[in-house]
Amino acid sequence: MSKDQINLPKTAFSMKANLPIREPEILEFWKKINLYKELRNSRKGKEKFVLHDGPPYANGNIHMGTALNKILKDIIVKFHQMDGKDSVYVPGWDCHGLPIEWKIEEQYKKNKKNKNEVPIVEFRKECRSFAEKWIEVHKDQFKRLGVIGDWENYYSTMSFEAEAQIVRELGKFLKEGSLYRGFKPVLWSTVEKTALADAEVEYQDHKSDTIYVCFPIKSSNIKDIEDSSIVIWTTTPWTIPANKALAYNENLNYLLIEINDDGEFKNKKIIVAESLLESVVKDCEIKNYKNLKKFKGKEFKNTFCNHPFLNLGYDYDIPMLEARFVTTEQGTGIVHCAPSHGPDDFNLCLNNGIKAIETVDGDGKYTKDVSLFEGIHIFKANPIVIEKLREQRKLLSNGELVHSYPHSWRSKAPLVHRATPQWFISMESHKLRNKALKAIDDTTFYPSKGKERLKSMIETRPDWCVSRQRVWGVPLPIFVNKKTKKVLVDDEVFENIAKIYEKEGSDCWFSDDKTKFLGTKYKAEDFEKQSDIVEVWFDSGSTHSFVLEKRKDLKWPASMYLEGSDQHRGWFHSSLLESCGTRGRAPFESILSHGFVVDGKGLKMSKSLGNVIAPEDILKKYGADILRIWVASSNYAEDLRIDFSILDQHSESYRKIRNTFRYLLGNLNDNFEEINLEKINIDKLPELEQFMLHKIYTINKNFEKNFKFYDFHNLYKELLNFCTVDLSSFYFDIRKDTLYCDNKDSEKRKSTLLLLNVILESLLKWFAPILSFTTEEIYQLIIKKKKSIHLEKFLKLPKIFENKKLNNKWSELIKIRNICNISIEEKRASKVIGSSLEAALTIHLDKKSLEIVKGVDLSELCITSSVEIKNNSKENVLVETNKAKGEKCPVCWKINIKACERHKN
RNA sequence: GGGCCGGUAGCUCAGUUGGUUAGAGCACACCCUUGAUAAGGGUGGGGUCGAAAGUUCGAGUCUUUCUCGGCCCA
Repeated sequence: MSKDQINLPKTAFSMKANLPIREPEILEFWKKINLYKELRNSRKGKEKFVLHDGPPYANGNIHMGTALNKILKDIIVKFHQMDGKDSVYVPGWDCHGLPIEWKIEEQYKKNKKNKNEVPIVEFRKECRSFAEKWIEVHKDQFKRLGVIGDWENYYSTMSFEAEAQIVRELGKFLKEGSLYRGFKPVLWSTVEKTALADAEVEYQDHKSDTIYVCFPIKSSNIKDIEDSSIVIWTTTPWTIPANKALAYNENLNYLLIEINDDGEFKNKKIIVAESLLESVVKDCEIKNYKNLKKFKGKEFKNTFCNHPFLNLGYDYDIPMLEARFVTTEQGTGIVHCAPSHGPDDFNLCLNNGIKAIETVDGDGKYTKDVSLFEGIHIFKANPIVIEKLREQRKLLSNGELVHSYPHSWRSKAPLVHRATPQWFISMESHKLRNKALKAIDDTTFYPSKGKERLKSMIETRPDWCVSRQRVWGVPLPIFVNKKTKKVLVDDEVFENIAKIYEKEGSDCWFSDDKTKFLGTKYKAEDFEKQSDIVEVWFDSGSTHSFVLEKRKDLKWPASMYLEGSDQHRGWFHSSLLESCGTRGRAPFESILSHGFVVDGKGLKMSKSLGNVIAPEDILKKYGADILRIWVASSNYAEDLRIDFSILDQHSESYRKIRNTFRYLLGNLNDNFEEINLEKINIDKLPELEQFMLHKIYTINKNFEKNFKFYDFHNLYKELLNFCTVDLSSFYFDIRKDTLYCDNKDSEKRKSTLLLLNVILESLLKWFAPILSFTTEEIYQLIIKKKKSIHLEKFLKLPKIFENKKLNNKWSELIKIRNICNISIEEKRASKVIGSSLEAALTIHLDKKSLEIVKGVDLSELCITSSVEIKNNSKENVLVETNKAKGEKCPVCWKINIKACERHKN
């Protein structure tokens, strides 16, 4: 009988979310209504927010890092959209480059096909279709995460427009003169026959041959050392034939010693750094020796040595050069320099007029410029070098050393430094470094520490090597005059090439005649066409030019670039340099960088540790909204931990949020009514409702502040706390009585419903950018028009909601309520009462508290059957709990001596 | 090996210019409720703030060293 008299909640919104099933249905809905197009239409002409997508590499399934990145981007894009802006998101892919080339080569190897027999154009077509395949896979995986963007009109670095624009961009550097041809040692893989990008290098332990070598002194200002030898130590014996100099540090002390051991080196005089003498003596097993002289490094000035292979035809002077990079960590304190095989060596020699030459070819074999060794592979040369040194009595000692050494990330083969002709963009010639540093200052970084990180890299980086000796990429649009060796710089030619690429792509560079590109202005036979391609960082560094600038729906510069913190050296870096070089400023207004996904213990995910979690696993088990909560609640400024126990906790929070919505919907019977907030007659509302409006206002203010600083983990936390603390355990608990047991025409009940409507709308909109699927599910339930929650705008809450005085009062009341709860709990523990409605409270209050409590129904606040207030000046609040006496009203379950006032019948 | 960043309850996070007994939510334990019910409410336990030393009347907060982890570089 009593059930008919009360208004129990009723809703179609199920308690169980079933996200893995329901989310794909919502994706279908978004597709059906063409949500992305609707989003654009809804904000036509509004201020644009453009988050320019850093292109992931179109290769392999997405991992947690990619998922984090895309979700974070999507959350931000949605926030700005709901903030009223035209928040455009165009996803893109990075397509050229070694990893894809390598995949195709692997396939060739499997099928016993020889790459060299396949025409380049055909090979490139296979690379292209490989990338196309993965773009489609990625697309579906990203969409499944709830990421909304222009998936139909994505950009890619291999599109014809992109390839054309990359040519134009390079043309700008060529024209300016900052792109130059250099001859430099670069890290080279003799297996892949290519120079490697920084990102393609990994360090692994490697066993090297070590040698102590004597360089006889030819002439010196220090007369005492003229009949002695400089000793060097190296882990790359094969570079000895390329030696051109020796380096010392002028601040070190050096010793001249005489070996007294019997044997071939008896009475030989050698020179090493003082602080390294002990280790040299030990390594070379020198038992007896005599110190002859000690002197400062700076005295080495103008000393020349002979090459250890002097008698084998290496008849040239080896100067001793001062260098800061010489340290006493290892070796002898004097460093052997082969300008073709080390960046330090190269720079030092260059500054002293010694040029690098091509000593080793692409396969790793010595060239004709290295006598005695021509045609020998450098990885087979060590024993020969060692043998010849021994023959020449220049080998003091040799051994082996396991140390960290650069390897190719693909083939795992050890790399070498090899001087090759390369194309560089100068950091200095046109003040690129200065421009970039200035641009960093003009950029906002989230978190702010990113600024210093990028800055310190730009400050110290060398010139940018933009050429690669590969085929899957944009060909360098460079012609060199055969006679003058000058680079052809002509806008007409660049534009001609670009136009051709726009029509048919860049494959033709490798197949078609030079005339096609040069036009009629030049004689094709006068020029040599370069066969290098542009390194991929230049591709992706140019996306701003062929995406942001070219598309009418976007803007340049972008509002934001958002990537993992490793991209300070990657995309942030290359985009900054490219744009500063061509346009004088950064292509972004702000940079947001996030940390890396690590496991629950903070360790990085790796197959060997077995702690890898794939996004797919999470989607199957929890759903995208749980993953999105994980993103929103984690502090992206640091590394982000994830494991199944962490996700379990977030899905508990999700249930709390879901049930908060369910309570709202249930009591509204799924009949949401949009309230005109400006027209609420606040004074007519009960104080509790006024207090809740104040709460909503405050939460919203913090929400706006947190959004402004992209501080999502605090934003989410406050929303979650609002659901649990303010709503579930406070407001909802108290108002159940009114909602269930009041008459439908009761003013108090109507006020409560008004609040429920306001709360529902607020929560829906606050959560929409994060819980994209769940908020849509609710929105579809309560809004009959077939529109999406994501087309909505955030609420503007009227200032009159704010009531600090009332807030102070109710904060005090909540304190009293908490004290009452402790008292009630005591009686519950001793089994005097069960539910709080069985309690009758007597609350003793001092004068100040009495004032606060005036006019407030404390039994309603504490959800008890009665409260008696007594004046007690000793303690400010003292609560006594007794079992309530009387009859339990069958409707509202309150216990009263008299009949229930509300439910007399 | 070098540079940068970080380590606060089991988990996710707060913690203002150094100032009482370091907070919140979740999780956990116990209890209540059975009209939000594979829900809801109440109470409670839990931290030498990565370690050590130093500066200070006073350090989670400042300094140094160490340690663990991450990114970048060699």
